[in-house]
Amino acid sequence: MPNSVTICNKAREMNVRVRQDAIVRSLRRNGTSTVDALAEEVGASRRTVLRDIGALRNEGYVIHSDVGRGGGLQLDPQSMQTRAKLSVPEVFALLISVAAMRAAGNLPFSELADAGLAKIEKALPSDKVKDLCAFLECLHIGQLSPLQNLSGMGKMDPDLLGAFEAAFLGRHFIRFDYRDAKERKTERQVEPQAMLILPPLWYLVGWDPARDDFRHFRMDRISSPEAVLTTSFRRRHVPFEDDVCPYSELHPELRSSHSC
Amino acid sequence: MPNSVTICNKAREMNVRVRQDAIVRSLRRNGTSTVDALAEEVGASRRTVLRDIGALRNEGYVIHSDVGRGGGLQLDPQSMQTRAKLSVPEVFALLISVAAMRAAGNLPFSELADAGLAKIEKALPSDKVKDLCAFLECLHIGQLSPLQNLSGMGKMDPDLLGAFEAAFLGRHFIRFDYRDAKERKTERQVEPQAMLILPPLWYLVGWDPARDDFRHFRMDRISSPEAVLTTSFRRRHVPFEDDVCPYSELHPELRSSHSC
DNA sequence: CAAATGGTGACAGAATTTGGCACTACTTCG
DNA sequence: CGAAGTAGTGCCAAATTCTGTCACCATTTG
Repeated sequence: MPNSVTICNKAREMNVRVRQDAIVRSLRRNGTSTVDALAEEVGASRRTVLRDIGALRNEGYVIHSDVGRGGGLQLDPQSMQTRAKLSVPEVFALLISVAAMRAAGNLPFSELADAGLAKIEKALPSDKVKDLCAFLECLHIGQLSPLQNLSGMGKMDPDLLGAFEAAFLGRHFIRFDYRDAKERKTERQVEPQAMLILPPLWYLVGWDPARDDFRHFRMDRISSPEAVLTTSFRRRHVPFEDDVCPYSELHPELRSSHSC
Repeated sequence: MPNSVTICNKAREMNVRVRQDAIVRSLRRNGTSTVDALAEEVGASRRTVLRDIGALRNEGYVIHSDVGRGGGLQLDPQSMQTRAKLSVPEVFALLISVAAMRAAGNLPFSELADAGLAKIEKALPSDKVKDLCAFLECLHIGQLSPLQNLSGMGKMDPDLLGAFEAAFLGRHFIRFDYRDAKERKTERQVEPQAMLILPPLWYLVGWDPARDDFRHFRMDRISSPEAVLTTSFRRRHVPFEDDVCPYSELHPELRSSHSC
């Protein structure tokens, strides 16, 4: 009771966070406002509002102020921010999505999207950032060929991303059922070495120990994926064609935004 | 000084937030840990750590616990979350990016990406959500034709998104320089009515008052865009082809996730 | 100059957080 | 079974932080 109820009450009543949000909303709505007007609106003292303004500025909000008669506070609309809590798989999904679209060549506003993603990355715990880098190293992008069958990509198994993450990062095998172009079904167990995007088709490049060679698997033909613990896993040099390059090379800014 | 210094000190020293982050990091690193070990590590009392654990659970972290000898706390790795502060244009860019990729048909993990976006949307101030809905209403997606020239899309003007947002939401004209297929340059001033994606090409559909008709503009041929105040703006029914449908119709879940 | 406005410093009282203690419930080990 | 180790709860006083009040400064406008 004391834990949960305290927190609930806090959220309902006049929390610091709630008050600051109210200030931001008011500034957004009215365009410009004075400290005293804000104080009355949120039901706090002038001093407290000024303290909150300072805190908001520290958090990155850009609040212009004019002193003197006719002056007031004004929130820069571009500095409006939102706090979102994302799980790690969601971040991975967003990152891969944007990467894939850049690969397909039709990504406008990519600078903004990347800026957003970089912020999300920075908010990740540092160990997860390392994982993310390792994952991006495995992501390779090929050239879009106009001659390809563009409608051929089906739906992927929703469990695939989780299995990938576990397999790539934890150096596990990945086991799955595969349905090839001739509808033959086999069960595979490979070491995942890279992810390859040849728009609009996605492939898993894996080392198949049973066949002692690399194999490409179209992701939409994979079902029931599963990460399997292994001890013998090692990174191998994947022999890509000349027109395929790693995503991290195409867009180095993602890697330079953090330490690894 | 008191404002900024107080806040800085708080961030440096043992804030509630800092302590809870430390707990999460420790659990993540050690895999499993007891309350007492955590208390010693973060320099707080056992009681406080337990309160923090409760708060973290309230925030959505999944923390398993085993009682009895050999028990302890364990953080579910899938529940790791990141707090990112995104500006509104960044959210727009991410949303449009994912929308476009779904349109192109090669979006794996779209459920996860959407879940992430929905969370971001929920964190937006409510007035911005309304704007976002209005914007998505204007976004239309066409069928990908294999016969199209797929390498034709150039780079868009980075100011375009900002001008769009202002124009769509504030019901402004949008003014820009346009370079048509025959390299003729004209200056246009239109009421933006829709955004159309025929992968990989993007178009602005505008009502041109000077010509009293709709016009399509390829976005990569627009330069120096600018929102211009107007009083006569009104929404018009854009006569799309049969194979074009609004994005909000294709993916209604984005709209049902909030109130508007 | 007077009025209006943003901004700072200091301090006492209000509110919240923290620590300590006693206690319960459960599990494992001997 | 009993002892020990563990998560979890309730309560209260102490510590800490937040808030309001007041005095004051700097700048701009009329």
